[in-house]
Amino acid sequence: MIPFRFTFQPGVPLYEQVVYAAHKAIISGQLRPGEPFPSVRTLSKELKINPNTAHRVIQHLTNEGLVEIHPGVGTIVAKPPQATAAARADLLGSELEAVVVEAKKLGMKLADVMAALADHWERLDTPETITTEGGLETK
Amino acid sequence: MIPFRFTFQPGVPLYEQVVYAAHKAIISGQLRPGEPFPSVRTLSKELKINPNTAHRVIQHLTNEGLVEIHPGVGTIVAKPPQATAAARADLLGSELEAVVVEAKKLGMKLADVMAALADHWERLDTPETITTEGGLETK
Amino acid sequence: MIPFRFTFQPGVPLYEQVVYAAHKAIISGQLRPGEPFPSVRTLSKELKINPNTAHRVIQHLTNEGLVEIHPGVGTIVAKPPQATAAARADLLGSELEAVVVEAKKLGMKLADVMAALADHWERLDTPETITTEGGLETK
Amino acid sequence: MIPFRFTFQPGVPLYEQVVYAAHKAIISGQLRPGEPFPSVRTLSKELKINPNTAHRVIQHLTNEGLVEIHPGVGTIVAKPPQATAAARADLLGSELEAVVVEAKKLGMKLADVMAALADHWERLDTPETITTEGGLETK
DNA sequence: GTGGTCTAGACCACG
DNA sequence: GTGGTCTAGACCACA
Repeated sequence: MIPFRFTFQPGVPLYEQVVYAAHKAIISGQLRPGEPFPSVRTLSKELKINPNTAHRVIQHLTNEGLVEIHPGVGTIVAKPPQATAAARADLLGSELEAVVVEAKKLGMKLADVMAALADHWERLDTPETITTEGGLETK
Repeated sequence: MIPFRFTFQPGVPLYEQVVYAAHKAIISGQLRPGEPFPSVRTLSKELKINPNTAHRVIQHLTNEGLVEIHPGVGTIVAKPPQATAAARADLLGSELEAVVVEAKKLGMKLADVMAALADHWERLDTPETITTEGGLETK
Repeated sequence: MIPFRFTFQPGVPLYEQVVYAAHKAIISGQLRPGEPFPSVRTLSKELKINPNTAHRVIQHLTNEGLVEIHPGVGTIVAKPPQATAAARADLLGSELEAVVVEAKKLGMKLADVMAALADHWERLDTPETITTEGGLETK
Repeated sequence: MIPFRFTFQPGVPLYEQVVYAAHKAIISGQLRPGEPFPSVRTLSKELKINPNTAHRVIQHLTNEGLVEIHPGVGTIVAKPPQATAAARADLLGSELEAVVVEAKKLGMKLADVMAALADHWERLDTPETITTEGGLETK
């Protein structure tokens, strides 16, 4: 059995949703560095998606450096390289801005957002609570 | 002159970028509730975008409740409806989760993310600093 | 008509060969920054390859930053961002090493290789001489 | 002990990486013509690779003329056949072209590339500096 | 068994 | 018209 599921969300590319579910599985520790990542064919069967779509998922994860392909053997979860503090803040920038825009649109206060942030932070540390639903904006 | 600009970002639909710029203009106070919102024709000319695209922008903003169409009068910025605390946290959920996933992928600590969040929060209160770049995830 | 051709070379992925031919067309000035890049359907017809394969070519060029996609409009050649001197030497490293290994295997002297290098350098400045054949190692 | 190592590089076939490491060992003088080349069994054990993979390595090296199989005796490093000047430049052509394309993409000048080339040239003369990393393009 | 490539054809979103 | 996604199925290289 593969360590993540997802519930299809129309309007968002299928492969993106799977990529995102894999992200969550990795950062929450359900898939640890060095462990094998589900094969294209396994993903395809378990998630009932076309092998080509499953292949695309693995390609994306490879490009992001989250998994490593060992030709003829399979795919394994990579150990994340440490980014510099500056690079981190930068990469997170656009997503944080989106949160601020949305929060202000809802009339929230900074303290409210921080509380909600802390809440989500802990939720992703305890794999049992991961629902693999939300997280991808529908647009 | 319309109170927001944007610098084209390849790979992201034009209308999305304009909608996002309008969001920022509204939540930062550059466009206040009750004020007229630029017409399709104006948007099209000022931003040098296709009228179809400008039309789609206003449609999206209308659907989100950010502007209201008053037939014969024009389009005006709406007063933001106040949501309940629970509804707010829920609406913001998926975006917050995305931030947490990205931050953990980068090996950041909760305190780091909160500091960056506070930083972005203030930046969107002072319209002069708004650059209208970033904020839309390129993927 | 599209500004580059290629002669199929078995053993090397088709899309890689096209990507490489596009590279050469761009760095030699046959395709200049800001100009439209051939569309998926055009590539597909002119080069007699499947649209999916043509699509993959454009995706690769996008990831490398050589072209930019304007949704609904088309693809254009991007202006190359300047890399730092250190990054340059680094990126070129593995390919230079391969040249050295091959040259030494052939018993060549450094001066010979430099002469050949200068020769190829000029050849890629004069578009008429571009054959779009070699350049991709067959392995 | 065999005179070359390699550090696995994800995405590149194992046998290719070993073949390349052997190339470097030979052209740098760590393995000299006439000396015995490690057997399939030795390669397999020392490098912890599948015997099938080790076999493929030797096959490739044989096809390239870098080693010779003497039945009953074993495999030895061959004397490199001397090619004509014209043939050399031709054989090296595609790899040189790749270097030029990459360098121009990076906005480098011919002098820069030549300096970097000379640097790599010397590095492969002094076996101590050989790291067996890089050199195989990952793509 | 693993992933990688290529073809074929359908449907959708964008401007 | 543009590119993007998804399915379907064939064939190949690697270990």
